[in-house]
Amino acid sequence: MGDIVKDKEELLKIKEEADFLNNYDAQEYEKPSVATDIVIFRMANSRLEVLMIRRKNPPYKGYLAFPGGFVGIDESTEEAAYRELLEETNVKDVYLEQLYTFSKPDRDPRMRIISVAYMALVRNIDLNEMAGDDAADVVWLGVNDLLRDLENGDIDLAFDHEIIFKKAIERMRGKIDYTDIAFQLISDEFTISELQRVHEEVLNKKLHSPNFRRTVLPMLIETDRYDESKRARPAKYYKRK
Amino acid sequence: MGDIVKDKEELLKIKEEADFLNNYDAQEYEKPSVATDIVIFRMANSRLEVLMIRRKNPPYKGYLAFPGGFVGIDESTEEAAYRELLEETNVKDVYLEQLYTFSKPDRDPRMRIISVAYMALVRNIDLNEMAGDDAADVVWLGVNDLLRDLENGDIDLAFDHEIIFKKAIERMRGKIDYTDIAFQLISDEFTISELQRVHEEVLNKKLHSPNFRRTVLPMLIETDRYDESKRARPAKYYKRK
DNA sequence: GGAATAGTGTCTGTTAGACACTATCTA
DNA sequence: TAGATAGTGTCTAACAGACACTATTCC
Repeated sequence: MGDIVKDKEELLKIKEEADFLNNYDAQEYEKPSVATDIVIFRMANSRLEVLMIRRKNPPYKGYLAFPGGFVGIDESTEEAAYRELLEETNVKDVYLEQLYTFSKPDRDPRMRIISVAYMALVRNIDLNEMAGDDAADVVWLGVNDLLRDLENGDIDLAFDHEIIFKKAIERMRGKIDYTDIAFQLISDEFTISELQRVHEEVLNKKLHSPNFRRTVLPMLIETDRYDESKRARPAKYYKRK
Repeated sequence: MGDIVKDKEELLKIKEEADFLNNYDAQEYEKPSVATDIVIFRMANSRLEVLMIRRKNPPYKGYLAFPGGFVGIDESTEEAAYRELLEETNVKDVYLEQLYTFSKPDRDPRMRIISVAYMALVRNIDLNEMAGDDAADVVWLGVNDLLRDLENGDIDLAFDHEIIFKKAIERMRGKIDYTDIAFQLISDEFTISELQRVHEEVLNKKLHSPNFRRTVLPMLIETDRYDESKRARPAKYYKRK
């Protein structure tokens, strides 16, 4: 750790190389392509789900991959991700967050592609059947099922998408306690149990409801509506403060 | 929030555009250039400092910028950042962390450049005069001085580098309490006051030393060495556990 | 001794986890 | 009535901030 480069020859070589790259006219040299991949989450079927696409062509034909596409010359990566999201889910105004940029030269066997990965959180209620009905290859997977299958080696994802997925999960788990991302996955009005389900799915563990209630209550406002599913005592609906 | 696209015409147009971008042969179309910018921190002169370069050429001639360079066609962005770091500081085996990718089409007035920003933490003891002595345009700025000047509008950085800097600060502040980044800025053996200075500089606030001591002590091992600066009671040197 | 920095011990208010209990609905 | 989910109250252990105090050095 912290070794100083002592070999002057080596250093000079490095410097020359660097100066060359810094001063060249970038237009003249070969460039990597830039794409985005997007990890889209929703809450549905009382679990956290992620959208994936079964690939119809090589490479990784038949494997699952996150939706993605190239970044146009006049758009930001955010715009490209947003475009992709609109195409797959048909939903606007969703939570979109940059995750990480993946750049290993051999990550795509076809050519050099640098991918800027994003994560999106959509409300299931905003999704309709239009999205994906021309694409039988679109799948919503249970996040914790997928995590288990990856852990057991029962499934492989295309490209480096397993690493992208792990980054997304890590980000979700890291932020759910002290940001408002949980609210991005449910309706404007919700019961505390619904909110708790989101946390439980993200963290993949059961929470004690009295304690959960106590910690989230300061961020909520009561409504005068009650749940009407008629299964047991009706839960009150709340809104974000 | 959460509006569903109702205009079918609009949707079709979006789909066509997306399919086009997804299916084209990327090699045939114009691509953005990809570069890295790197925010290098050190502890020196009992403050946290950041390395910047005074630009000798337009655009932003005379402005301060972070060192950076293009990503080669056969290297990852990490490798490019590492190369840049080696060129500027002459130090190997440092802490290097990806920050964020900046991609607004007009962020560089010359051409379309997407920048993958990195943050590096180096030990001042590993730096020698060789780095930068052919470059009078290399400056080590006090981080909190720079933050103040930016806040007051007394200084402008080149390109979008103010945003890059803010990202780096945010990351440092967010991680210093629960990761080991503070140790990356000081020697293997250090006094608790030294460690405390790092925290104080990153957070830009004074900490109470008895409480600080208590919280870091479980992560440390005593050595049998003492500080010899002869200013007051000698402090014990510690190592990371 | 006084100034300066290192280091110890203690009090207090906040918070998270565990858990016992009550409330209100369906069937 | 039992079963299920909603919701309340309380105990405790861990922890962070504040602070009073002691220890060791230089001048």
